[in-house]
Amino acid sequence: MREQASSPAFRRAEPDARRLSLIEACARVLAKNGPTGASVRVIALEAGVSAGLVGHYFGGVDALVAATYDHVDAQVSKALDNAVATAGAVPHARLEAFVTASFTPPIADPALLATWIAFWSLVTTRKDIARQHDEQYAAYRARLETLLGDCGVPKADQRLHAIAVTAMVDGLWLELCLSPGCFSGGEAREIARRFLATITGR
Amino acid sequence: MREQASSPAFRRAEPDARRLSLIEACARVLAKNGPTGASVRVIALEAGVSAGLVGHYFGGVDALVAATYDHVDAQVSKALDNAVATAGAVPHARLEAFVTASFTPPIADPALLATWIAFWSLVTTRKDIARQHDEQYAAYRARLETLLGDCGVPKADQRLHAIAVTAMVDGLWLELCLSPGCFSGGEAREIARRFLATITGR
DNA sequence: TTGCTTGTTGAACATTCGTATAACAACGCG
DNA sequence: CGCGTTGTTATACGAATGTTCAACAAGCAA
Repeated sequence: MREQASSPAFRRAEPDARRLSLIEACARVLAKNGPTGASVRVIALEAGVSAGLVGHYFGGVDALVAATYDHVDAQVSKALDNAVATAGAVPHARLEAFVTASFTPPIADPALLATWIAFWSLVTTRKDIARQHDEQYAAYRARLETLLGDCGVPKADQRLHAIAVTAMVDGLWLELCLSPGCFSGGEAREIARRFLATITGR
Repeated sequence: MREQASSPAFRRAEPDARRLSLIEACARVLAKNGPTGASVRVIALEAGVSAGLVGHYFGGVDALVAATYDHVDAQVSKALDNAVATAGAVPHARLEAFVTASFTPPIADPALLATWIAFWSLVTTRKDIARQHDEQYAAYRARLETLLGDCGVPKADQRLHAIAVTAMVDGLWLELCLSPGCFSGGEAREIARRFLATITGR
């Protein structure tokens, strides 16, 4: 009765693949247990690896959370790009698609909010994470400014209008995720559409 | 050499007063260390009492955080009331004061955001806290609907407009606290004023 | 097959966590 | 003044935390 020679105790993975699986596990744990329950061991268990690997690839939970935020943010950006591309060539339709996509799955998802909250909770404490937040939000606003410009919004007005639209989207998205029963994604889209109309002059 | 008879090792306090001091200590610790660093011991140390008292008056950190949110939310409501009262009797001025007060101290304060984030992080996990969140946000929107009605907004439009204004205020306030360098409180007020103008028809 | 590289494990470490509980002492009351 | 109530402390406890590191083994190269 010998051990099966073809049942390795663990699999080696490419560094990037392992990193990704840990990031995805972190996102799942954050969504399920909240920031408090996202410990190194629980995340590692969720990923099916030992706890030491988190320290090996990241070096701390904070760095893993930051990487998770970065990854999820990239996914959101991709979804927004798809929405814009699907909208066609008319500038107003592209802008509207970019904005209203935030209120449709997979972006309007309480599970995503958990990652955002965990990340926000680190902004005040850690300076490098505050910088990361500034950069990623600046990138979002920059894309919005371009879309606004394509709709004829004067250069001088783009910055403040981009800030306004971003705030509106964030506020609606936040509340939509925190208490889904208060209003619907469709109502959020309607609100956003009306607001965009007042900016682009219909 | 005897001990001074007039130096008690600790003071007894009225239950409500002790509760309040723990709540305020909790808010300070949340602002300083973030949700992760807000343990029973640290909060008790900040309040100048022993750790056991937190369990005695609340029963868990979660309940203390919920109580802290409730207390801070009440303070914010009071500040908003003051702003409205100071604005006089003209409905449009009252509405504008209510909205723009969120971008002025003491409401626009990163320290407050820490309490909000800690509370949000519990909404997904705990049902009773989700209910508390729904109630307090509903109260905010209800006040807004009244102010909108006083400005001539038709009853049928009040709900959606209140949701929109709330989202705009939350988004601006959130970003203002997260990265204060991106835009100023004055710019936030300007954005809010313009948005209110489009709703109330100038 | 043999050897080497290195991703991976598992255990040990010192802290810190939340909670429960017995002993203490402040303060009002008689 | 002494007594009793009870707010408060201090301690102890088990569980869970982050981190470290030596030993192991998977998979590639020769």
